[in-house]
Amino acid sequence: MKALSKPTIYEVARRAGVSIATVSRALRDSHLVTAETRRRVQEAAEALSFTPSRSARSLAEGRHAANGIVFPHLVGPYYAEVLLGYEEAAAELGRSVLILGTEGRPDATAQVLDLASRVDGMVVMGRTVPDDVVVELAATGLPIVLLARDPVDGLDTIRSENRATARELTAHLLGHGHRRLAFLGDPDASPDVADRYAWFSEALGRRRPAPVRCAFDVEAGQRAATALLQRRNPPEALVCANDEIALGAHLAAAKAGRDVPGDIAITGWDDVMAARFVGLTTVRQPMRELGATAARWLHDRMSSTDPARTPARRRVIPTRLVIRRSCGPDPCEGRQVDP
Amino acid sequence: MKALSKPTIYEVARRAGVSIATVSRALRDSHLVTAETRRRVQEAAEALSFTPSRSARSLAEGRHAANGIVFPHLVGPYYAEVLLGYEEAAAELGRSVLILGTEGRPDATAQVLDLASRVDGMVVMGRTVPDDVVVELAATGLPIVLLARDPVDGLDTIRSENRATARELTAHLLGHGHRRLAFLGDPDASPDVADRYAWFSEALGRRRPAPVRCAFDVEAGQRAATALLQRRNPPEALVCANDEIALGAHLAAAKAGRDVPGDIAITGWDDVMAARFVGLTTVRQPMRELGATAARWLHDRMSSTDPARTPARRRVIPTRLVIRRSCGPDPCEGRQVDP
DNA sequence: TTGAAAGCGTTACCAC
DNA sequence: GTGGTAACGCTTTCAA
Repeated sequence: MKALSKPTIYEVARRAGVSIATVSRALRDSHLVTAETRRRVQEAAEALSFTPSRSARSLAEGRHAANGIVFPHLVGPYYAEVLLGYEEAAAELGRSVLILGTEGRPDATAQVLDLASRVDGMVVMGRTVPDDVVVELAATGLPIVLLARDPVDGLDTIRSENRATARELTAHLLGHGHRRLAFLGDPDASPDVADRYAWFSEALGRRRPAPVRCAFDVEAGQRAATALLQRRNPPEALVCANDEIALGAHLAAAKAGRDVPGDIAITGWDDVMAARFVGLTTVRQPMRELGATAARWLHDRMSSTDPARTPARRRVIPTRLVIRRSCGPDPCEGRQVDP
Repeated sequence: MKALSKPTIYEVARRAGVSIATVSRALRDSHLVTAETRRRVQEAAEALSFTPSRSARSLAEGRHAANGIVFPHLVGPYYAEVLLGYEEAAAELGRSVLILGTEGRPDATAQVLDLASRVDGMVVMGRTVPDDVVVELAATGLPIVLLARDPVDGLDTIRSENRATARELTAHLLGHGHRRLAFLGDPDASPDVADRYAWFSEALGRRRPAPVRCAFDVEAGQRAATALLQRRNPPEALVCANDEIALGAHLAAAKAGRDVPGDIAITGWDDVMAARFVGLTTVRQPMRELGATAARWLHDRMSSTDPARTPARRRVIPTRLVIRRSCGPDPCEGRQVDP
């Protein structure tokens, strides 16, 4: 009724007729207590519905038992999926998860610093904070894992494979006879996109078109594609940096009366749910796995006796080209991959 | 180089030639310090790159400056969007966000209790933990906001409107001449779905079909729909509890050679991105807004002098029926709502 | 305006 | 095994 102020370990101790040291031990069953004593303590704790103060505990132990993750934004399925994989794996390892989105936050660095003071380690994704912030944090001794982001000396990095699939994708389009290819999306917006564009244009050889920069949502993709389609000599294929842009391009094509893939081929990246229903050729990324791996690596570093001395790991998670009907009239390589 | 153990307020104090009390004050610019003193302190703090220990601070202040949110799972766009709205609003209010997914966690209650010890307030969504856990927590004095979940005495609740749109949706289908309607999804899985089914069957009048229970993903929807379509007398319309099920139903119809909406009408709920591209009639929920509102209400409660004495608030956030082509040959009411 | 010192609620070391 | 008691690093009276 009036139990508004939480009971402390002292109340429990008094009620059980032991010292606070014993209560502490009994409750975290270090086996240094009699079964009988433990029973009494547990009973008392139960009766008072005692819960140890997390901050006192953290202060005394010098750790938080929590992980952080920093991502640009949560819009679109990509980051949500990564986050899901991360949270699941982290929880399994007994760690709480703090999240921080930096999109549109002028004080991103300050927020990341604050986050750092609340966790025992964190994952930093793509375009969120500059490298020097990461480096400074790492110098503190805070375990950090980089995700979908350019490597930094001494830090673990997990990325998804972009080169092979970008080449494969480009080759596939060229194989369909498409010659004028355009790339939609902003390579400066994320390291992944920079990669995709780089390998795409490398695969294209001499004629490297400048990227058609646009934001990563359906509307932006639609606008960009609309503009392209109005040119005198429109591209024959739109290679979009993510599925949302590609979906926007589909909309633009439909509105312009162009057939996909008859008049124009379109490809995306990520394989979000909608891609399957639109028949969009895209690249499947194991987003859950990215997140889960990050959580496990972080855990490894945090439990390692001397984190700084463990050599940095790098992992490139393989992706897969998913051919559907949007890329060409005749899916010659690979089959429809609807299921 | 060797700054592995973080500097404390004592180091800063010594370096600045003041007491720790002054450092504390200067750093949180309580105006009780000379400009000159503050400068010296800030300089020292900067030089040592001092960051106050979060746990010590929390212990001393008796608060965490953090919010929690408990959701079932993150798969599918629904919860991710809610989370996004929540995180954005919370960050704006200067609070960190801890997340906890309970899906498939046998010890959900224990985890929620742990979460509770790390935050100053939390949002509890749908089917995560039983009411008595919530009640017990609330009795502690912990501010709680319920989201997409049945109300509990004395607690703020935010839900999205289901009745009006369920009726409207059902009426619309009936208006198209459909008579045998089936409901796909499990009303026991979430309070929202329970509502949707209840109002759907109420709108149907005497002939209330039992729900066709299935999980909330594409595959489950496809299986369930496939089974229905194989009946001698298959339904004329499938009212699906969410868009993923409806998308699965689309797949099933296609595979069975049935035309949508010619042979069978299909509707969903949530208006996920794919819905728009499939032309799925559905109900749009303001998921971001749900999350943002929850964050703000929680903040209100936490900053209120006497949280317990403020009367509980209830809000039902309006939703909107989005008519597309999957529900009937002739969208008579409303127009295509593609944009 | 500043400093000394008393908490905040644990954990963990050191005696007994 | 158990109890006393230093930490842990900060905030916040209370005096000066």
